[in-house]
Amino acid sequence: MLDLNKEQSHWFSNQVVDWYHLHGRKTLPWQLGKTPYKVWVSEVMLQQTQVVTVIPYFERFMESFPNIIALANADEDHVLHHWTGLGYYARARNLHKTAKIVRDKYNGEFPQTLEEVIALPGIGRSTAGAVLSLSLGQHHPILDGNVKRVLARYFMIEGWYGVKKVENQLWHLSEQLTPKNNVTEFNQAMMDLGSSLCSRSRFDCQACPLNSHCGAFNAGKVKEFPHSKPKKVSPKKSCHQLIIKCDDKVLMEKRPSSGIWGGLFGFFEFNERQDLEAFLVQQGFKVELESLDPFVHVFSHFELTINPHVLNIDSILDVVNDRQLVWYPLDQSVEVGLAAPTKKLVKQIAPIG
DNA sequence: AATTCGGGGTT
DNA sequence: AACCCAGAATT
Repeated sequence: MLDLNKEQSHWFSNQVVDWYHLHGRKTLPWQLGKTPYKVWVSEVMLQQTQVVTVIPYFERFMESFPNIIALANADEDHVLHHWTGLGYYARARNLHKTAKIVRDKYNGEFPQTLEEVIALPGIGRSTAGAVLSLSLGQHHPILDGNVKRVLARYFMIEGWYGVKKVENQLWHLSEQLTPKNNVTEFNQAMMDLGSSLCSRSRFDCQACPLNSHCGAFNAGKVKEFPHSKPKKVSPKKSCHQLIIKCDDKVLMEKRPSSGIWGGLFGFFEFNERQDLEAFLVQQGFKVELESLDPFVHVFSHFELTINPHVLNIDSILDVVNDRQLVWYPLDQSVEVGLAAPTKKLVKQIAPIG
């Protein structure tokens, strides 16, 4: 493990904090009237998601759920509705779970020790440190993608940080560098640095307050750090989706909370077309399908080809199913969560206008 | 320790 | 088309 002396770490944190006062971000929506609730919601939305994408979601979310009690008392489907298109839907389910825990166990007050915060669903060490340091000034290190990149370059850390040993090294560095004073500014500045001057490809080392001691910069190897994830071919999968349509409504079911698109509403899904047809027969429908063009939906870890099939029926009938069903009107939004491809199909089927 | 969770933006 | 992004939970 790389141990730093006090002089080194003081210089580093002073440079970063000074830079923050000149160039750091101070007026993001979750930085105005800062509370643990706002910072927590923003941190969760920002997990694996960029700031510009999050901003409109955050503002809509705060409008509907202005405080943690309002969030705790909301329906899960209503929460997921606000997450539609944001991805990683487990984040929304965990957010809702945590709100209920805070309401019931902590009397509506967000807990203020690192251990208690980490124990909440959807909050790991970095998010817990961020919430407590950014909203309350507590002395905790963080380690998000931005901080990892800055540190990996500055110290020329070898290896991909998906590997535990590399991640532990980075945590150790972040612990040593995080100052006792001005921790809020320091942590915010590290993220701002990472997303601006020290971004993955558009870095600007000339403007960086750390360039004089940055290993990668001085070795002319900025582009090589951090080492990227070893790439592998993503597996291809396919499925068939059944869109039962009656007038201007389509039938959807709530998906199980575990697995892909957990808790969202979607069309009936089958691995094979045969399975879909067997379902129709079992339900007493004729197999008269209008098959739409297949399309590919890309995930981070596999590619899914979706084969959509429309079944037009005359009157709304009960379909045997264990799950919660909804007749979704094509011409208006319903307050449930939809996955991106589901939303796309709704738009495609809806009458133009 | 490795895998599983998405979708939008950038290059 | 490939890569990246304010990670955490699960196995």
